[in-house]
Amino acid sequence: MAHTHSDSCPGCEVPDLAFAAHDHAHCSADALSRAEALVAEKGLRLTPVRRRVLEILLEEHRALGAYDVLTRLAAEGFGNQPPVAYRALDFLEEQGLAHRIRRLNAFTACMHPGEAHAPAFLICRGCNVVAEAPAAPVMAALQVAAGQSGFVIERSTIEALGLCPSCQVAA
Amino acid sequence: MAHTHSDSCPGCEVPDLAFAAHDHAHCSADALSRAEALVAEKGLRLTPVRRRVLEILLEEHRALGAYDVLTRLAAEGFGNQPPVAYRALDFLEEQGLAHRIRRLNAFTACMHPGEAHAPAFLICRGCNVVAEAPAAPVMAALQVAAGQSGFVIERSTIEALGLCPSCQVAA
DNA sequence: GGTATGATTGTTATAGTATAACATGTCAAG
DNA sequence: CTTGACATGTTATACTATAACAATCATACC
Repeated sequence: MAHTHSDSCPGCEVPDLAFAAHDHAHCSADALSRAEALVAEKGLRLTPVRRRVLEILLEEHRALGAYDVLTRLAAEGFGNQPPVAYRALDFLEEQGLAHRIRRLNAFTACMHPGEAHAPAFLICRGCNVVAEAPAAPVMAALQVAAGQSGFVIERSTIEALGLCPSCQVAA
Repeated sequence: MAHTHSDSCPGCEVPDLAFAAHDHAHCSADALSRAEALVAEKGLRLTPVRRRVLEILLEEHRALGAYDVLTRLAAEGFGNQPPVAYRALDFLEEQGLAHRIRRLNAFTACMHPGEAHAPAFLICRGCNVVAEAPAAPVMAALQVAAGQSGFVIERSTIEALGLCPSCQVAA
C-alpha cells in the first residue's frame, strides 16, 4: 500500500476529495493498490477484466453506466456482451471496491477501499462528479430512526443530488 | 381532511406505521383526502388516472413497479402503454404524494403528504413492506457531511434494506 | 505430467425499466 | 364557440439487467 490513507495523500483528509483539485493519478493508483491487497488477502482474484473495470472507473470521479464500461472493455478486446461488464461490476461491488449509484443506474470506484463504510454519495448534477462523503453520522441517525420500530438495517443507500462548489459558482 | 395527523389515527404518532397493525382503510383514506386538498390548493387536477394510481399505491404499503400499476390501470379501461403509468407516477412524485424507491425500481404512496419531508425508507426484504421513517435527523447529518465541502443538496435518496420486526421473528 | 474441480469468461437470448415524439381528446377562460 | 393549455392515448424505441449454457482457465491433487 502506498500509504495508510492519512499521510502523504493531498486531500485524503478532506471528506470529499473528488470536488477539490487533487493529484488524481495518485489517488487512483492508491485505490488500485489497496484493491489488489484486499483481494489477495481474501484469496480472491483480481482478474484482467475486473482489474481493467476498476481502472476504468478510477479514471474519473464520475459514475459510469454498465454499458459505458462495456463499450470500453469491448474496444480493448474483452467480451462485448452485458454480463461481462455486470459480472465484473458486481464483483467489485461485493468486495467494496466499487459502489452502485442507484440514482444514476451507474457505478463508481470506491475511494476508500478496505475501510469499513456504508458510504454516502454527493452527486453533482452540474459536472456529474460523484464524491463519497463521511457517512458514519448519517448512518447513526438512520439506525436510530430504524431502531424506533425494531427494523434491522442490512444495507443502505444514501445519495444526495445537488451542486458542487464549482458548479454553484458557474450557475 | 379527516384529521390533523396527530389525533385519532392509531399509529400516526408511531414513526413507521407500516410495520405495525393498524387501520389501513383509515390511513389510506386519510392520505387520499389530504392529497385531494393539496392538489386543489395548488390549482392542479387529480384526474381519474392520477387518482386511481394513488389509490392503487395506497392499497398496500409495498412499492409497486410502474408496470404493475399499468397492468391494473389497463384492466380498468385506462391506457395500457407505459407512459400512462409513468406520467401519473411522475405527477404524484412531483406533488409529494408518492415516492420512488430506487432500490426497487418502484413507487409507493406517501403516508404523510403535505408535511415537508425528505423521507427515509425502510424496506423489508422479508415481506416487502416499505415504511417511511422520520428522516429529519438523517437529513441533518447528511447536510453536515455535504456542507463540509460546500456541496448544496437539492434532493436526496435515503433507503435502508433489512428486516422488519415480524420478519426477524420468522427468520 | 495428467486430470478432476471449481471459478471465470464468453455468448445467446430475453426480461424488465423508462422515455421520446406525436396524435387525440378534454376543459376552462375569454 | 374558439382558443390555448393541459392531459391522455399510442407507437416506437432506448436503456438497464439477468438467465442459461458453453468454453476456457487456474489450481490442487494424484
